[in-house]
Amino acid sequence: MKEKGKNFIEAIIERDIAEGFPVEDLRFRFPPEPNGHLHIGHIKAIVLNFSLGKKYKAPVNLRFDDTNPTKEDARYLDEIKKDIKWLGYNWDKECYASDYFEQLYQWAHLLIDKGLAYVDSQNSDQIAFQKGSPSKPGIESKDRNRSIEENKRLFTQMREGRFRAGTYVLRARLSMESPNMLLRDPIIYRIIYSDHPKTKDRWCIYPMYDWTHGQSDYIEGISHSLCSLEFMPHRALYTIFLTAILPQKRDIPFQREFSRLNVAYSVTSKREIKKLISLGIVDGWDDPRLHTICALRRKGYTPDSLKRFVELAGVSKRRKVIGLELLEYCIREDLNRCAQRVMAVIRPVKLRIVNYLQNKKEPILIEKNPQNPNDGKQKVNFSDTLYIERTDFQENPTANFYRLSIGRQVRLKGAYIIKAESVIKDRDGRIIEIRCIYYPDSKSGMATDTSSTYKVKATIHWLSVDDAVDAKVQIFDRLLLEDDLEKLKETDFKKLINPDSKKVLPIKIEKSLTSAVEGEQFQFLRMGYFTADKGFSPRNLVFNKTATLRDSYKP
RNA sequence: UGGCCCAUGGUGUAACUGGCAACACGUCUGAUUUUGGUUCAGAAGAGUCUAGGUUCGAUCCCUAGUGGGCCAACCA
Repeated sequence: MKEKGKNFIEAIIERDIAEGFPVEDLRFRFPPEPNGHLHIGHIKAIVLNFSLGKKYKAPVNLRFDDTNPTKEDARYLDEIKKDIKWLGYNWDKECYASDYFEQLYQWAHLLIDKGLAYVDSQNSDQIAFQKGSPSKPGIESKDRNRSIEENKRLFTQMREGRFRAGTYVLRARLSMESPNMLLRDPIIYRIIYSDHPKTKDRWCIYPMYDWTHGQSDYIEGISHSLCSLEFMPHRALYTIFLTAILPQKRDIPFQREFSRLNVAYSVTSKREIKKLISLGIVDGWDDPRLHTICALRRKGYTPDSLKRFVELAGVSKRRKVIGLELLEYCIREDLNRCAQRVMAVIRPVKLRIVNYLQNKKEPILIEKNPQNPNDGKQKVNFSDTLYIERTDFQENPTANFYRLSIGRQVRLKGAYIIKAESVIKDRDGRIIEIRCIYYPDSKSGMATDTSSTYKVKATIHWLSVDDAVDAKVQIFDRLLLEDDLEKLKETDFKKLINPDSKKVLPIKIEKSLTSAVEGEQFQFLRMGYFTADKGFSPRNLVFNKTATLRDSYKP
């Protein structure tokens, strides 16, 4: 059978293998910078690398790209590891670019020896100015032809901490005319006096990304270095540096780029997320309106649903935005399979059954999950006074509405068929109680063939008032009004925030739900999937809405 | 005015070394259903950015154009 859906990265690897690359030498890595939490875009890179690892039985390293101590923080290290583990992946080695600082430093000396690097004493503005523009060649630095001896002396002194930050940088001596701006003598070392999470104060010069990544891949024996499209222009540097420092051209890993996952109405830039947090627009990195891994987890997305999403989204080099529907589909698919059904009423209105015995409690059995009959049934008490959804009753029903209304009947899930007779309203005309009668012979599961007699078009869920417990539900909507964050200037930032992105509603839940635990997931019958929020306890009954059910009812 | 990358139904991806476009989501029917859910059956919807070229034949190869993206941080 022809293998379908193979993405272009896999195709490249297959081709390499076919051309003689030993399968056992395959090795991948996921290289996050510890400067924030992982988000949905990273999931793509994680899944891509780890599933390649799984497919070819190749190790996958976790490597922290920790070359900039001013932006990074040790606390993100654990968060990142936690998120990857939560997704269900185990890395082979836990590596740090900082482990290679000494080697990188030695290689830099080698580069100087080869006349391919020099110490520049100009400031950042001068260097930037001299770069020119894509269509205009740059100007060579006055220090470009410094002697090798002097370069080595200065570079050594940089490392020894003899200079203030910003006074010197080490630059690769490549080409000031290259159409690839990155090749116009890129800076590869800068002076930073800032404690590093791992190396503390041992270093005051730090290598730049381009001087670090390829070499790190090489040290770890990575065969295929996968990164997102924006690194494409860096590929030239990746190869140039590696060929410059290595004795022979064998075993050089290579970089391949794929398009990052852009999700509609989603903020994934760490900078923007930090801004949202500092402005108080969201509550933190795990605010369920965000698409960080911790936020998705808190909202109730499962690892399987997320992996499936990435898988369905595919891998390509096109820069496109994928809609939220697919994500929703994936979580519904997963939760439909495993979430227990419970009855909860989000917008309660009282319903009284006038011909049902007062104070009577009648146990009713309801399937925990119709997808898995083996899960068994749960017991709920039926009585004469219930809560139902306000939206399940219409005084003047529209044509396509077939739930409850005066003179009409519906089935109460798992119990009896009722007929609405009248409503009681408050002074403002708002319905406070719906009065019904029930048909004793219509009980769910009864042998009597009453279904045709009563002609019911809908089944609604309910909760006995006496058994209902007050709880809260948090309902989220898209955070952004505008799909394209880039379109708006900073000053307009607040204008693109959806003011109704979060609603907290008081709801009624079954008593049994009070013993749920944080992260436990349910289907509130007919209402959607909900997840017990972090900090959930009998004294803090808060659920997050994970996803809505599909609904073909169009009001 | 430079270089590189991309261009397929509404959306995201497929189509082996060229053989008249497939899958998923979404949409719409119908059946089943004690969730307007699930499941099942089916439908609509693109002639592959444009113009040339090569070829018996092009989504695929070539050229030019158009549109979009990336690159000029002591960020990664």
